[in-house]
Amino acid sequence: MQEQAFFNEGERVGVLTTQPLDRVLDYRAPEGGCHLGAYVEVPLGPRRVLGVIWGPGAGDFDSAKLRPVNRVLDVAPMRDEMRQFLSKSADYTLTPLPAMLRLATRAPGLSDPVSMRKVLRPTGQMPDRMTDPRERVLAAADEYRGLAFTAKELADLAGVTTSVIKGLVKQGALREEDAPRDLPYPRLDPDLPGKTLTEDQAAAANTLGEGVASGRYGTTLLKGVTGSGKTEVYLEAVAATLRAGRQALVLLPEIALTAEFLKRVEQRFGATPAEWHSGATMTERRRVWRMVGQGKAQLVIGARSALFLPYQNLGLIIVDEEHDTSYKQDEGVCYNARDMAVLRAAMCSAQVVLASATPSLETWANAEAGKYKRLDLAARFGSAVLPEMRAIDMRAEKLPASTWISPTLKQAMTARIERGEQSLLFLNRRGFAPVTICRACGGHVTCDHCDSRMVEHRFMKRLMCHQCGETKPVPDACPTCQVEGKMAPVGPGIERLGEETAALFPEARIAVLSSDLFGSARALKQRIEEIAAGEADIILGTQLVAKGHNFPLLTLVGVIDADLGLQGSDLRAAERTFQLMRQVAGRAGRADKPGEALMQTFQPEHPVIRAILSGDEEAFWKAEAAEREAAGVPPYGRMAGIVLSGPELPAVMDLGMALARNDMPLRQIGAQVFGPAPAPIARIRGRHRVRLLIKANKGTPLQDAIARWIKPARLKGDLRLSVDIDPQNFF
DNA sequence: AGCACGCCGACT
DNA sequence: GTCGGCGTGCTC
Repeated sequence: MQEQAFFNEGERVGVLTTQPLDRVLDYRAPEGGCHLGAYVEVPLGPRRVLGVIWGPGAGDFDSAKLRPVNRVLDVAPMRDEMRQFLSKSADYTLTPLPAMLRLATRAPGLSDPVSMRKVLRPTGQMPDRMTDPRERVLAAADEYRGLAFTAKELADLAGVTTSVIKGLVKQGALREEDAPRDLPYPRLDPDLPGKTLTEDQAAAANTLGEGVASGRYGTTLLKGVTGSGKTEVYLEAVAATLRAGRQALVLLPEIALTAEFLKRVEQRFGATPAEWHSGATMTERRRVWRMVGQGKAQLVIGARSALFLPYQNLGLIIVDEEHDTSYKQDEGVCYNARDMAVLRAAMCSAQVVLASATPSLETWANAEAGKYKRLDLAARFGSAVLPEMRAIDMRAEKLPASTWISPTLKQAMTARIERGEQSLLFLNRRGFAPVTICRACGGHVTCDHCDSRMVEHRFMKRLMCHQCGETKPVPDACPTCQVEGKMAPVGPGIERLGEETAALFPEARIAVLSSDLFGSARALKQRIEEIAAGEADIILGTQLVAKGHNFPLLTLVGVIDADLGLQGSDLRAAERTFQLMRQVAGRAGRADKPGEALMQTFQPEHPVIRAILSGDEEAFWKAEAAEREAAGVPPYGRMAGIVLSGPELPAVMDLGMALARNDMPLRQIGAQVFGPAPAPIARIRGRHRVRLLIKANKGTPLQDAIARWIKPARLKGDLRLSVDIDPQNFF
C-alpha cells in the first residue's frame, strides 16, 4: 500500500465530486480523519454524493459554511497516479473532471457497506463417519484455500445437496463464518506450460518480458497477422507481469471476442481472470471494481472502459487489434482507449503492447519515429493467404453513363451469387450523388454558405451541404445559366449505387449500410448481425462496414471508387480500405473459399493504390504517411470535433454558426474551423446533432484554444456541447 | 445533476 | 386571485 497524505478531523479538504460542478469543493475532514485519495460521501445541498479527497482545501470558502465529509467509503483510496491520469485525460479530451471521475467510479453499490455472506470453512476436524459425498465436500472446500464458499456453492462444486453440508456443520467439520461478498479472483499461475513458441515468437515474448521486468514505461507495436501467434506472445508478457507481482489489463475491441479469449487465458494460466464490459451483471461489476482496487484481480480482460478501473499496481496494458475504431468512444466522454492506455501506462510505469496485423498509421508512425518499439511476427507458412487483389482500370471499362459497377466487377458478383456467397461493395459516399451538374453549362449547385458542392439525398428529396448542413430542393433551372430541366446528378453515392445494384441483380437481396439510414446504434448492430448470418447477397456500405465486422460468407470485396479515399474526403479512408483488404485476406485463409478484392480506379498507378495491390505494407504506410503529411492531417496535424446537440435543429445550427463566426481563439493559433455540418449520426434519441471540425498544425496548443473558444458559449434551453479530440468518424 | 427560486399564461 | 411552465443559479 502506498503512503498517502493524511488529513486530521476538521482540516479543510478539497473534494472532487461526480456532480458536474466546475471546481473542487472544500469540506472538513470527517471524524477519524481521511487520506488523500479516499472515496467519500459528502453532503451537497440536500443530497449526499460520491467524491474523492482531491487535495487540501482551497480555503476561499467561508469556514462557517463548511460542512464535514459524511463518511469515508470502505474501498481502497485512489492512488496519486490515478488522480494524475484522470486530470491529464480530462485536460487532453477537454472533459470536465467530474465526468472523468464518473467514468472511474462506474460500479454499482460503491457507497454501500461491504456486504457479508455466510460461508463455510473446514475446521480440520473429521466427521464421525466419513462418506463419499462428505469426502468430496471437504476436498472441494480444501482445494480452493483462501476462497470461501456458501453452502449452495460448495454443494454445487462437490455435486451433492446442501443436506450433506448441514450434516458436516453439525459434526463440526465445517464452520459458518461471515465473509465479504466479493470474492477475490482465483490465483493465475504464470508458470504453467504455455504453447510452444517458434524461435521468433519466443524472441518477441522475451523482448516484451524484458520491458515488463524493467519496471519502466514503454510502448511496443506487436505486428502480426492472424495465425502468427500474436496472442501467445503477449500472454507471455502477461505471465512476466504476474511473476513480477503486478496487474495486467488486456483490452479487446468487441465484447463478442471475450468469451473465446477467456478460454485461452484459462488454458495458459489455469484460472479465469476478471472480466469487465457493459454486458456484465451488477454483482460482477462491483466485484471486479473492488477486487481490482485491492490488487486481488491480477488480470482484467475488458472493453475500453476497463482502463479506468482502480488498479493498485498496473504493470502491463495490451491493446489487441489496436487499429480497431471501437476503441474510440465518440459519445459522452470522447476518448481513444489506445491513446489513453499509453497515457495511463506512462503515469504508472507500465508497459503497453499495441497488437495488430494492420496497425493504425498513428501507431506505425510512432514506431517509425522511435517513440514505440516494434516487433514483427512472421506468418506461419500458408496461414495468411492474401486475397487476389486487382485493380479494375476504369479507363478501359465500357460503362454506360451514370453507372458505377464495371462489367468486370459485375461478373465477379454474379459468380458469388451463383455460389451462395456474399459480395461487399464499398463506397465512402453518403447520399445519392456527390454533385448535381447542369448539362447545359457545366455549373453545379453550391451551398449558399460554403464553397462546397451540394449532395443530393434522394430519400429526403433535397440537396444537402455536407459542410454546413444547409438543404434546398433540387432546382429546376440552373442557378448559373438559368436553363431549365438540365440539372443532373453526377457521380456515385451509396443510395444511387443501391438503385444500380437492384437493377443489375433484381433477384438479389441487397443490404445498404450507411449512417444516414440508421437511427440507433442498436438497430445498426442488429442489421449487421443479420447480414453476417447470411440475410443478404450483396452488402453496400460506407465507412461503417470497414469497422471490423466479420462476415463469414463474404468472398468478394469491390471498392467502387478507390480514388475517393485518396482525395481527402475522410482522412483515414485509404487506411480503412487497406485494412479492409487485409481483413478479407484473413478470412480467405480460414475458409477455403479464396477471397478476391477488386478496386475500381482511374489511377491504378497512384502510389497508394499500387502499394495496396502489391501487398507491400511498408510501401503503403510510407505512401499514406506522405499524403497525410502533405495534407497536414493526423498524425502530422491535429483535429478536433465539436458536437452540438438539441431537440430543435435550427437552434443547434444557430449555435454552430455563432461559434464558427467567433473563432478568434482558434485563428490565434492558426487553426481553421469547418462547418457546422450534420454530425456522423445526425440524430440520436430525438436530438439533432451538428458538428464543427477544427484543423490545426501539430504542436499547437489546440485544447487550450478550444477551451477559450467555447467558454463564452451560452447553452440555452436543452442545447449541449461536447468536444471530440482526434475524431475518427468523418461521415 | 438536482433542487430552489422566480417570473409570466390558463384555470377554480 | 393561484397553479405551474421552465429559465437561471447554487451547491462547500
